[in-house]
Amino acid sequence: MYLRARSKADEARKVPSQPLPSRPEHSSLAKPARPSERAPGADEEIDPSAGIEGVYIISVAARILEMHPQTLRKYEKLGLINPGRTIGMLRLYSREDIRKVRLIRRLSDMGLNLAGIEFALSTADNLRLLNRRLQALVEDDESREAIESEVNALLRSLRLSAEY
Amino acid sequence: MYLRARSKADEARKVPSQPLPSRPEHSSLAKPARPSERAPGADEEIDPSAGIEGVYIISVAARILEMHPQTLRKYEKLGLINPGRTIGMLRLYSREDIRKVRLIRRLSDMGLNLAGIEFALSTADNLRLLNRRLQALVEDDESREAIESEVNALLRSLRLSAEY
DNA sequence: ATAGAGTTGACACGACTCGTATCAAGTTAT
DNA sequence: ATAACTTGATACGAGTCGTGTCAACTCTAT
Repeated sequence: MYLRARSKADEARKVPSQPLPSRPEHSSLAKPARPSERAPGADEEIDPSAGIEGVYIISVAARILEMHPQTLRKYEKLGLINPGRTIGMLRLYSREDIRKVRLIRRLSDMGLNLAGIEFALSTADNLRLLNRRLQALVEDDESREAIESEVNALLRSLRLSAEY
Repeated sequence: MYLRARSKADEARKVPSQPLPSRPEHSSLAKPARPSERAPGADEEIDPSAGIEGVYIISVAARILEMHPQTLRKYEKLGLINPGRTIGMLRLYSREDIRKVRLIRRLSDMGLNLAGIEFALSTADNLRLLNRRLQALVEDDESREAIESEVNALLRSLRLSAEY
């Protein structure tokens, strides 16, 4: 289990190693959001009605994603993901975090190294922003729909849409 | 001289190693476009009036770009660039080829591996295409200019514009 | 035609990247 | 208390990529 292998490069990368919240020595004991170790059938939709999204500790997230926990920690250290934390500094992965990791893995499978993945994620964000800006620019509703459609087509062609 | 060092990954890359035109054994002797070894002051504009663009053999291109010739050959093998050829199979680098290599190097300096660079180049192409499609969609001239401006801003923010 | 400079693709090496394994120390649940 | 987990740090192996070298070939100049 846990098979993969890829690449990256620093040098000109701005803030590659982000400061990563230091763990409080002898943490203030407390349980903020008990993850309660819920490991569903490896991956399913949950309570689509309410806004109650699942939140997982790293071992569960790693099992869902079939990835090594250490890999998830590295992704965070490099700023690719930013899961929440309990007061005890345990990482908490939301469904969106999980989705983002899936996108990262898809890009990794395409051969991109982590710098390239950072670039791609930024591209996706910027394209979504572009769409919003263009929507604000154009009056005609039909044109707006067409624009949205074009941008989405581009996102799809770059394999940056859907799951994420 | 010739300092650099970066990364890549195949696996899921489609046609990473393109067939690369096989050299004709004992080539049909001929001189199609004599490059004439013109090595200007390392880099300048030439004859902007006519469409006469400079064309360089690999040693000259490498000197202009301050890169190892072998690196240029690898870029071609991986499909990142596609310089012309003499009948004798010598590579001929146009000004546009040179510009493209400069963009590749800029992306490489950002830490992207070659798969990521391929992704980025494709992104740039697709964004230019998107702009053209959107231009065709919108009637209002003012909106069209605004759209072009937005797309160009995105290209710049991704460091995919200008020089290339 | 013949010599010499420059080209071709192929291969190998070293520096770097990145997923994984392991560790001591700290946290949490039973 | 104690067992099972987490934390970050470190190390290793496999892969990437720029560079160096090679024999064979092309081109220019004599």
